[in-house]
Amino acid sequence: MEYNFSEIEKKWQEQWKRSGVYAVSNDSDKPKFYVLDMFPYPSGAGLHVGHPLGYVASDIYARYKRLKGFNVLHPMGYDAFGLPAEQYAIDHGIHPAASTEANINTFRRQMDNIGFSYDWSREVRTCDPHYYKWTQWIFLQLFDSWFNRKTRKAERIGSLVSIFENEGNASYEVPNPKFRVPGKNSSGFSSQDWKGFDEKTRQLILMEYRLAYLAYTDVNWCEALGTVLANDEVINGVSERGGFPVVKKKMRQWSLRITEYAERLLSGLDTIDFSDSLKEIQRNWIGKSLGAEIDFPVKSEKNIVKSMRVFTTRPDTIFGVDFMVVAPEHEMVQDIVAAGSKAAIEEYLLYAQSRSEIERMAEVKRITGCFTGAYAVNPLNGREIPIWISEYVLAGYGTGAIMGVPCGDERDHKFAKHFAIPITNIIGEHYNGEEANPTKDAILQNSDFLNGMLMRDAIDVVIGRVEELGIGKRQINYKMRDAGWSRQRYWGEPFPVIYKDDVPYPIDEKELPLRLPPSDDFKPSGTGEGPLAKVKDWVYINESERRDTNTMPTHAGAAWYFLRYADPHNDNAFADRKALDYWGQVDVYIGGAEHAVAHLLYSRLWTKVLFDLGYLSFEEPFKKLINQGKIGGDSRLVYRIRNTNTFVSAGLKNDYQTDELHVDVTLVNGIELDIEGFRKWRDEYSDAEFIFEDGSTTSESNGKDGRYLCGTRLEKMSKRYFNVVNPDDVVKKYGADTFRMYEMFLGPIEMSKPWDTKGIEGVYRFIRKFWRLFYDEQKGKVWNDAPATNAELKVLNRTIKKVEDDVERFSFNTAVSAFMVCVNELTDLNCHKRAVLEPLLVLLTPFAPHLCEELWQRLGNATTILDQPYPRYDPQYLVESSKDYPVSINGKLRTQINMDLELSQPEVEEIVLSNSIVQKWLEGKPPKKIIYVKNKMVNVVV
RNA sequence: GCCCAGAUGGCGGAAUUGGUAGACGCGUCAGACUCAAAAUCUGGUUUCCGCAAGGAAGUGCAGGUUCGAUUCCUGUUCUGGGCACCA
Repeated sequence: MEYNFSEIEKKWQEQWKRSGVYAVSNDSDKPKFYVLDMFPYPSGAGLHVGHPLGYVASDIYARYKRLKGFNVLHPMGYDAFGLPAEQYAIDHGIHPAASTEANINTFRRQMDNIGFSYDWSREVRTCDPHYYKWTQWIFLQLFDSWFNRKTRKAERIGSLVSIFENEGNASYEVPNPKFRVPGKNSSGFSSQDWKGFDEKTRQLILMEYRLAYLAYTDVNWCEALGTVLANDEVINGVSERGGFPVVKKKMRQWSLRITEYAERLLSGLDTIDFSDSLKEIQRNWIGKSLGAEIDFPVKSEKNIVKSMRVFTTRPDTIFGVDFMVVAPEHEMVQDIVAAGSKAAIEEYLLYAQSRSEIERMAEVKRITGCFTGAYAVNPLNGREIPIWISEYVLAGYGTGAIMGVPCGDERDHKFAKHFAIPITNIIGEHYNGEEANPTKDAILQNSDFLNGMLMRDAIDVVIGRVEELGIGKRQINYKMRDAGWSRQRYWGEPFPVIYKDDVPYPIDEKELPLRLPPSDDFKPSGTGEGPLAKVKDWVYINESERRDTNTMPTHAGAAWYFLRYADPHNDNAFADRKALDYWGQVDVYIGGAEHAVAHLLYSRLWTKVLFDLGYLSFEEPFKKLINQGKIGGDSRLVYRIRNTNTFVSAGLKNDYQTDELHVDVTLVNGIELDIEGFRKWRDEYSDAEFIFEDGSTTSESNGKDGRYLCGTRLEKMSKRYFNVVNPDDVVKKYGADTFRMYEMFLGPIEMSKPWDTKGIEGVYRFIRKFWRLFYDEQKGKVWNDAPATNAELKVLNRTIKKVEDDVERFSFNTAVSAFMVCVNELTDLNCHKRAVLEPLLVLLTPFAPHLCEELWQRLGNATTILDQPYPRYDPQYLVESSKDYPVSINGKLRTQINMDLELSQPEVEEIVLSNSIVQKWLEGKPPKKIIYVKNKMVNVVV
């Protein structure tokens, strides 16, 4: 009876589909468990073997938890809006809806091949109007909310309106002012003022507070893609997708006020189980810095500006300030420029404007700047210092102005050296005159009342003094910016608003979803408007009302999909509250680290806002996150002698001048090239000649086979390197169960590793060896009902414990190893007993579900194995550790040494001695002192 | 430049709390079966010395703590990832 995986797997996949065994109920007495994969973007290329790595891991864990008696939610869906489908449409004229649908079908077929236990009845697609109805709805909740800094949570905009009506905005400052109230030179207004404002002014003011808001902002404009990109979609000044240049451009864009949540996003990290490196990435992105804002009085010719405010994290260095630098875009620049410096400043401003993002990034170390002719006064010692402008100060961070302390800050130091500004030393010998020293551990000198104080202690002293004098305050800044939320794209969620008199108003909830209008013209307009601008009868509702021509970024649909799975078909709410409360947080979330910043932060933000508004009972979406590593490609290379069609084996390639070419990995067995396959691969190679590793050649070998060896290289799995391994092929050759186990066996789930097809044979052998515990090729059925021996029970129980421990800590590779050890040992013991095999089947089910179902049925069980209780191990079979130390039990040395050691502590059962100690003992030097630890281990002092 | 993670046989990787380093698998070598090959099975496989029993060295490098260190500490090199004028 042979192991016929294709028959078995087909049978059970059909059976599972027919009976719907993986559908899960929202109503159960069992405890819940929520295991989630990051849903895929259904790209045209289909899955390669790297994609299912996380899916296999989550499937094993979900199945394991199910055996453990949990009601497990394990859904899957598609992140189906997005750029590539639209780009594909532009290039090939196929509508994104059609190509997305086709891609989804491919993905689904590939996933079904692998035997996942998803509850497909809960599938979501972000491009489905029934789904994006609620994406739009949540967007409107953000639009209708503001962040109350006093309660530190989102509240309805209505509550802000009543505050304005009663007391103006005196105690609720504008979070990030972009707009000035008419007739006011500060943003403050009274309740009287508010009542006097017209509708449009009121709306503009409220816009300054809304969590989803419109703003004229510098955006990353990518001409080639015809769209705006988020900061995380721009890498080194070019677009992440396509590598096109990106420039700054002012546009009216939707933004999410994520900066208001910076502190909660930061502190929330302490409550969730993400890897340290991932938390670190998020912390860096949020970029919290503690410091102070300090006003410096200004002396300028025009005398318009009374003072300028700087932000510093090092107020302790205030007596080391030698100059001030403001950003070229700083709004006060024109007001302080002296007549004599005007021309030079104008020239510098033009230069700064002309600099593209790429240039600035590429020339980070270049020092530029221009003196304004104005002076600032150090508020603590009255010293006059020059005010410069320079592009190294950013308008968007802090106050857009800094105090220059050359002896303590590297950039300030270079600036001072470059422009020959005299440097004040406040840290004595810690400053060598050559480079700045940013230490906080020096004793201050030349620093007035701070002299003799440790710098890190002086920080608070200066902040205290500044606050006392009313010229500044303690301040926290964040690097993180608000998230740009508009894309000039077709294939995304339309914004559910209508503009009247240029003010956006939410459309009525009853009119949701605002459907994407059909269109066949996806090319960007090039003007900054989205392709939707061309659907004129959709955009212009009437003379005074129009729609937004942008769509939301892909992140929108992905920012809340994990909530939808709780209740995916609900048309009256994004999900029923009872279902949301039942399923709660995602217990385990598995996905790639490439989503560390954007997706995870937006998901956390949306969850927090929905929590604040009372729609959820938890504010962190993901309790635990596992980042699966990438599977790299293991490329194969051949070496063609230049200008010939002769290929030389890898070992001899240095004897010739060769060109290195990638060869399809399917044409290579290990590193040995299939010569005939290669010749057939491409016409140009049909008459290729070869020089083999032993120096013989195709022409002289006369059918005697020399070996042509390929070079190897680890790189990204990609079509252009011909190193893509399709899971379908692997499943076809070895079966889904082998594929699943091998993916896990490759190494730790978090680690990136190359795919090595050769190694799968080992797992395949294991699976067949496991099968042979039940069936013999000649004898047929070999399993029996004899009682198990102690030795067999020991093997079984050790395996139960080991696998359970390993799965709990997501160490699937060692769990697979444990199975291999177990099967090897049972084979050695010639054990085919039901009493051992049955529990083992249950144990193996999460890893190899098809095989285990089949054998379970063949053992005569009428029920499915999927809901069997997970076997419990009996500790009595584990007493003797699997490690055999040169050890003693019950106080007697169990070595061959003829020597007695009566232990004085009778409760000690086991002592552990290192080899060297035993050796010394043998040489007649017994231990002097014995240290008892945990009643078990004994440390010995020789 | 700054931050984070890592470095173990020919290869992927084990070693869970400081306790026999190299589990498990690949590869390879030898053997069995076979006319032969494939498949399968058995045994060996860190390095060096030795016929063997056995001995010595050994977890990137240099130190340290400890009876004992892949594991903890200090310094250093390299690799991978993140951030990059954020004051």
